[in-house]
Amino acid sequence: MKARRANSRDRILAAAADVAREAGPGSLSLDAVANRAGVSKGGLLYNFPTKAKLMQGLVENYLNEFEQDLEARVAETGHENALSAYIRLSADDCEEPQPSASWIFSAIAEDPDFLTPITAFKRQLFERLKGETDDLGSLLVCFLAIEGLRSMNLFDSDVLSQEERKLLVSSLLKIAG
Amino acid sequence: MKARRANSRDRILAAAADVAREAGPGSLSLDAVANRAGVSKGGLLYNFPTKAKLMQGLVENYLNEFEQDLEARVAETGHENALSAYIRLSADDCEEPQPSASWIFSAIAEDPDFLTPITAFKRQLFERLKGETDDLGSLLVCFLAIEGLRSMNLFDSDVLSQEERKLLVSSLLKIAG
DNA sequence: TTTACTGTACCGTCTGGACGGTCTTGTCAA
DNA sequence: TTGACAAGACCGTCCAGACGGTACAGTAAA
Repeated sequence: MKARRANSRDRILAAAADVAREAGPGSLSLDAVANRAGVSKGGLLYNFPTKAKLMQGLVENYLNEFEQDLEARVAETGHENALSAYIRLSADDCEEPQPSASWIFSAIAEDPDFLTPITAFKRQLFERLKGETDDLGSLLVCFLAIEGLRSMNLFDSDVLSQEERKLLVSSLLKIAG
Repeated sequence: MKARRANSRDRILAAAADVAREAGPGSLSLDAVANRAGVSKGGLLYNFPTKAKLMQGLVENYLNEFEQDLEARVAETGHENALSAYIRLSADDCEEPQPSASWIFSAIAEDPDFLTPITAFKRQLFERLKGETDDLGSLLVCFLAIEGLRSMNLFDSDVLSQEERKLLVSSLLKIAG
């Protein structure tokens, strides 16, 4: 049926993220992903000729979604500055129970260079925020604190309680102005 | 009682960190570590019976060194608060050219639970800092920003320039008081 | 003798990837 | 409307190699 074949690609990407989250980043094998996606290994290799291409797909997908989410936030709170939108978006992301991006570790293990586009994206975001403020020090503090929050979420480390996270976010929003 | 040749254990640990940094966290195999340490595979397995034990050794070693460094900082700038010492220590750590801890990714791939002691350590550190201030909001901002700085260093992502890092640190020290 | 290794040989498992085959869909001339 | 046929999407099997780990005999210092 057409329904099954509709978009294997997206299902595979989602399956890969699921496997990495549930079985651990070290268990992200092509077989596991194919099984999870309800696709044969051949079908998986058809969509992503190598494991590296699959990782690349995950990175690109991640960055695209992030950009869309951020743009949506900025649009919906138009009068605010982009930094506040970024803070709120990150806070909401980190409120979700699942880390959702632990496939990044698999990608790094495959090849550390997969981080390059992510780094570039962050630099770009930082430059953009820089253009919106004249207080670089405060921006740096906020930007890095958000980075810290995201990294804790990525590592799934519950160092902070929910109240502490809320206090952090409100403090950051105050600094961001 | 220690080895006839100076401390194989430490050499193995250092070799593992080197391999992870230079060949990538995905290439951290027992053979590679043994070669790098100038030790046979048998010798490696003698010191660390399984790969998991090796990872555990890396984590423990890392945490011990971190604690020692932090204590030294606190002692040497006794009148300051511990948060400032932590900020300065982290700033210096991140000034070094090499990420130095990318073996963490290998450990996560092996088993995500290796993060547990690190998380616990950080929580402990956070609690300690909490006891030294009455402004929890500012502490959270500083603590998380440092976390962000450390994560960027870990990911070897050069999002910030050196001047930006310096400005960040001075801003944090101002907030920390 | 004991401790702390070295060195070699080996095993079972898993992995990414290549391959050839199969089913489905779209196109288009008759 | 039909039949032929090409292209696309996917399946199942197989394999070389790498990996973690074991076993064991040997060795050199304390």
